[in-house]
Amino acid sequence: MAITISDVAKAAGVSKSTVSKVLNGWTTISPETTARVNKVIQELNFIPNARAVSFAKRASKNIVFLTSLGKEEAYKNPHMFDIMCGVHNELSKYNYTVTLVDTSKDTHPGESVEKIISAGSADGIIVHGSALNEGVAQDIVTHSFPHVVIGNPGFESQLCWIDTNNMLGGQFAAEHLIDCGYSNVAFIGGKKSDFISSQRLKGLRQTMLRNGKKMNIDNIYYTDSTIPVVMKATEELMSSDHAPDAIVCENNLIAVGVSKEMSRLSLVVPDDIAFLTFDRYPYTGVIDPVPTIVDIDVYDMGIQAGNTIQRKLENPSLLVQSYTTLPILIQGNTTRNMSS
Amino acid sequence: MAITISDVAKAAGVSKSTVSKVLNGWTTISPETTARVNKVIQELNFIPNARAVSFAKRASKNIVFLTSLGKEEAYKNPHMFDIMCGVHNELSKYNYTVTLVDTSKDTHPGESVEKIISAGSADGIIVHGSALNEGVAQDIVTHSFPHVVIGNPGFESQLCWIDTNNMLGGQFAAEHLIDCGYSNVAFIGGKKSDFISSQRLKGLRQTMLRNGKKMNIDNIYYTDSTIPVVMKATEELMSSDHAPDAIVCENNLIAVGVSKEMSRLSLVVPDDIAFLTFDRYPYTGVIDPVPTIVDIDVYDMGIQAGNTIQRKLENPSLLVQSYTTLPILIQGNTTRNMSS
DNA sequence: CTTTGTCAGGAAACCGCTATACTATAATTT
DNA sequence: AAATTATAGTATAGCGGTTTCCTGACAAAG
Repeated sequence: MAITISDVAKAAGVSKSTVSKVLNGWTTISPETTARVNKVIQELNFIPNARAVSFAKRASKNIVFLTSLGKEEAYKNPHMFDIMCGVHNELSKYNYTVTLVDTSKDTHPGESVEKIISAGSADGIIVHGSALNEGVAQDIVTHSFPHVVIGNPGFESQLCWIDTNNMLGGQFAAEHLIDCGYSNVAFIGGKKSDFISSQRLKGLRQTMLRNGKKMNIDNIYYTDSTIPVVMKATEELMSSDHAPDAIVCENNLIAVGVSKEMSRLSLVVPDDIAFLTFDRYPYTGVIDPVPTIVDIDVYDMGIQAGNTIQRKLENPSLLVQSYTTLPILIQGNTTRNMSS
Repeated sequence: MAITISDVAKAAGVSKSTVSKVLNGWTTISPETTARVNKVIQELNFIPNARAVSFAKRASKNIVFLTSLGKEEAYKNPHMFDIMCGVHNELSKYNYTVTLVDTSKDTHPGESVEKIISAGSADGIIVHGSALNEGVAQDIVTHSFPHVVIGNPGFESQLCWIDTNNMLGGQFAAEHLIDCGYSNVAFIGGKKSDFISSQRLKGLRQTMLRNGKKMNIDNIYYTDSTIPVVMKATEELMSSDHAPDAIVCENNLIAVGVSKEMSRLSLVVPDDIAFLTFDRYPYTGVIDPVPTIVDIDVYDMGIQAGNTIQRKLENPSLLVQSYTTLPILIQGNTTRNMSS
């Protein structure tokens, strides 16, 4: 049925070995023979059987992207898809294939990282932070399986991860606001316990303090990230005697609420009050005016993750270390523009 | 190194064949032997080498999800990820693995559907409409490769596709508005040439007409889907002598613009004016008031696609046909609520 | 003129599992 | 009791490449 390496060998008058060597770029085959074999390959339109190749080479040339893939995941985790695109685009450059896996106990009881590793269905794994737990970490570490975790695991482990430096993000926010002449900065966050949130606040506070602009403890708010609640909180904040001249929103949804409240209170942004937000979700473009944001290039994080694992695979003795990437401040119209 | 089927056979005192048969649920092995072999499998924690299995079985148990995966794809195509989740979740139930592929000429020059098929790296393919072109269609048809396209291809082909019935969506919109007592309905769409857009309008117009409420041709607008432009158009529309009492927005971004203009004009929704929109993008929740929408369950479309291809694979003689799924009207606060 | 070395290519084992064909024993049937 | 038919399991030939080891031809060196 399908054409095989033997057909090519026969047609080119050489052995299977020779064809294989040509296919794999061996240098022990003369240019003439190589050309002849390649010509036959072209003519017969031969494409090696991928299953046979990965079997013989004992490598799948495949990377698993482990994540949660529930219904409306795009709404719950707006960054996931962009990360995935980055991972895929980087890995496909090196001829790796990427397959999706969801090991959440409820939806996919049979799956486990252990199984993926033992079955040899992948050469490495990229784990989205939302899919990481002690079990997964355990499996990866005990098999010392090539991996990259996207997002700081948050617990002690020998895992290799990459994440954005959220504290630095907080610092960038503070520096920008100071540069723009704001001095009384408030912070509205979602959950206090959230690691990302606390890091952002930490960077913000430290930097403000270092610049002699200590944040008022009453200007640090935590709310549900729902629009009405945020609006209420914003109103409270603005009518207090310690009303800020700038608000740092820990996430986009909070920024939407703040933005709405500003127009409800008829406050002029960025003159009466400024605000900025972290992250860029699909609906950020809907906020009016366009907000200044401390953005995370999540696509690039995907690229980095892909690249890291590829390097590790190419050179197994390579010691890969966890690291953080830099957030980027993108000037919008909700903080004064210093260049103008 | 890794433990193989021979190790299991030896430990259980049977032949490799027997182990293989136990593994594959043959009924020709006695319950006792089966139990003994399974016990050994447990004890040795044996997991069959996936590469060897797919090689021997001449099947990859893998489905390719073909799509575009550029940077910020999540913004350009908010539905993609949910579709993918549906596809994955359905297929993994049947032990298929799904791998991502992007064959766009610019980013992945080497890839082609032809290659995927000939290399046998997948047993079937699910093509997202945005990744479909004549070349892809050609490859699939000439190899009569198991496939499902998500979205009507729009050109003549023997492809099997599934899509939402957008005309029916238009009909649902019309029926809802009529039920709610609106009679002068306007439509704001993005590109006139867009197939989806035109189908929605068609369903809307026909249904209005059938109910004796012919739409005014001047109330059919096409704009760029950017907020300021939509706001301008809305203002124009509302100040004309044929001002509507309800506006149907062809997409979410247009709804955002319409919504903003309504509050700018201090019009009370849904009493002075109603509007509804098609689709539900991640930022739909940000629109205030919560809009009535004609939704497409894209996750379910993914499920359907996965299920369809699985059935085809399980029973190759099965003749699968293209079909459409039903949109769902979800009542929001931008049209009068008939139940209250 | 032998010895050694290099280069191009071939033979064959092997990767780990599946599946067909076959055998040996037990259970029916005639 | 002999013949037929199930039943339970085994032997083995692949699946389609890769890779190690080997051979033969020719060139360079001694």
